[in-house]
Amino acid sequence: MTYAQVADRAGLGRAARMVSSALRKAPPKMQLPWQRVINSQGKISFPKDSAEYIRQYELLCSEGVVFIKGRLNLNLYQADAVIDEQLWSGFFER
DNA sequence: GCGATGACATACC
DNA sequence: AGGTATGCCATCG
Repeated sequence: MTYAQVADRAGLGRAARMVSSALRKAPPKMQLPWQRVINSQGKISFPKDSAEYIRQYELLCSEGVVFIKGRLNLNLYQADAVIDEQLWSGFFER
């Protein structure tokens, strides 16, 4: 999900930034699937050169998420995505 | 109290 | 497509 979607689902309205803020201070004990939250552009919200970026990228890849030029297909992977032939065909084209 | 700062989003150009 | 501008709002110093 995107930060905005999580914020909305959590009843935070448009406070997408609060989601990232929360993830940052969340105790590791919570075992949150933080890597599954990305920005609305379908890109990882960390500087491309940061260690955190690599970390999240690796985690998602290990979960079967495919990145095309540093970006993933939101329509394909969002929590409520409906996987149909239309989406997949579009995915394979690019 | 107040301005600066984000793991953001959207609108324009 | 990619860069800039603006809105956003809890945290921080």
